[in-house]
Amino acid sequence: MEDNRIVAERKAKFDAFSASTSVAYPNDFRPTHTAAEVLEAYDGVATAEELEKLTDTVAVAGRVMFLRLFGKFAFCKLQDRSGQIQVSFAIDVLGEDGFEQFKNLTDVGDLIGVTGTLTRTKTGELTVKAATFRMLNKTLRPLPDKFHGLTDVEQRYRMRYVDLMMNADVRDVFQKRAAIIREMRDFFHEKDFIEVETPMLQVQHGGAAARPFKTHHNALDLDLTLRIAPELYLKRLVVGGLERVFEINRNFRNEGVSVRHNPEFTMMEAYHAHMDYNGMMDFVEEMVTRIAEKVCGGLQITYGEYSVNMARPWRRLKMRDAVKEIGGASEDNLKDLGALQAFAKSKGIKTPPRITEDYGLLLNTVFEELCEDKLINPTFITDHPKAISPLARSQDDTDEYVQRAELFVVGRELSNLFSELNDPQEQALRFAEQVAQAGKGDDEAMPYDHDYVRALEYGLMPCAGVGIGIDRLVMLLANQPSIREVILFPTLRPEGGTAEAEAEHIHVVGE
RNA sequence: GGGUCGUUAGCUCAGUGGUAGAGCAACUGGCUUUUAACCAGUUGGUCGUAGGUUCGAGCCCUACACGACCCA
Repeated sequence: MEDNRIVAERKAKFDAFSASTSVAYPNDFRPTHTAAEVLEAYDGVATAEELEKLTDTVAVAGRVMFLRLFGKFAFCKLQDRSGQIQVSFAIDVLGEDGFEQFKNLTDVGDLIGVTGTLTRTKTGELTVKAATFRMLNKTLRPLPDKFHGLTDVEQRYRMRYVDLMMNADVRDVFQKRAAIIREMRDFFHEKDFIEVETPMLQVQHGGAAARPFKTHHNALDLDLTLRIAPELYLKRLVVGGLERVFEINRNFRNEGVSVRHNPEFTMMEAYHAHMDYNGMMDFVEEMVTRIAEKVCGGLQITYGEYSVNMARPWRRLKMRDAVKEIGGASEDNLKDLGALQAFAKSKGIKTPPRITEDYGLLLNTVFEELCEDKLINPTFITDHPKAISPLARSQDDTDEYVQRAELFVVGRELSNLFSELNDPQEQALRFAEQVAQAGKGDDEAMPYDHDYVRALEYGLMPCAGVGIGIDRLVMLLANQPSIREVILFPTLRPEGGTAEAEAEHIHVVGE
């Protein structure tokens, strides 16, 4: 990989170029237009004659994506952040020396700057007629196949820079991702929220059911975990009087990787005082439909094999009712733990004893097994069992279910929202229950957070909270099948193997 | 964690136990309007890694590495 012949040839070309100039890596060329701006500015000028009469000069810069050399003439395509623009090089414009210099020096993949006037080719393509050109970076590596590009998935993720320069659809996905996050921020600001950042390094993880990463602070000699959720900190802020807060940031969960799971992923969480889970469902509908409309241009979207109607209102279905309507259970099947166990068994659902023996945990598992993947159009599943929701407010009329809703689209969980539990004594009992669950072998159970209970004792304004997985939202709206397609640098094992990478690791002296 | 598939030139890929190939890219020459430009010629290989079977392995076997997909 390091010294193949093509790289060696390019290095030799660079050396020759470097010897011919005082500054091999100049930074004084300033484009006046992006490729897209040139195309837009002269869109209305139809003919080469009209363009050449204008005598306008533009300066553009970018990467040479292809090069077609003739004896005394050449075309190339420059790619910048906005797209591509064609440039022509003619011996009667650049002069014999200038043209020879361009021809001998320039390779596909190089970064160059060009100034010139405009014309159209005989097929009508707007083209910059180069009067001058500058080599901005004489590059050392060749680009992949100009037609097939870079398709190997592993290489695309490892060398995302090459993926981005070669694949316009990949650039589009990340443009969309940025647009989605921008729209979301705008929406929150419009609703009078403030954006905050809470700790990623935590002494005690909490706020979700997941295994954390462990790390260590040397100077403090302190074991820390990377956060699995910001929830408990954000609600402390609501206690402090920041009544509408949101955070868009990374969470880390030490779990398997799959097309829907990356160890680090981006989560939006928001808390809104004086709102319950019904109001929060409205809020999420409004936010997501607005983003979808802006980014997809409409509410009828395509995801893989599915056609999804994102138009409001979205269906709201209690979890028990979903298990009946979609899972085929009768009221009788749900009447008590024994009946539910029999029903689960009849559907071939096997669970560990910890779950089998708890009505709420079992109901949730039955729902996941029988219903989740059937929920294609956006659907809120509501009124979850208390056992799986240790931070949520109970229903006012029953202690068994909580005020919670999960949003499913194309069979996947996209969002989770709650009326927040603000009874400190009840929260203390729920934490104690989590500790008991951990004792029974639930390695995703939350630890007891004494400071959080103390904060609740100061008073959490009645509020609702919501989380939306940004990566999954981008997958949906950009129609991408894998989370790795919407994360610029997904987590991968190191090239050459884990052991080799560790052997090469340089340890800092003096710690 | 289990299963299936993949890893061959810079890139995209063929190669069915018997001399490692093609297209693109690169190099040399030609060409002033190309759109995967074209024409002629040339070059380029640790066949993922390490073992094994065999007279002979890119191909068969074992282990390992990395990845993709499916399952848990």
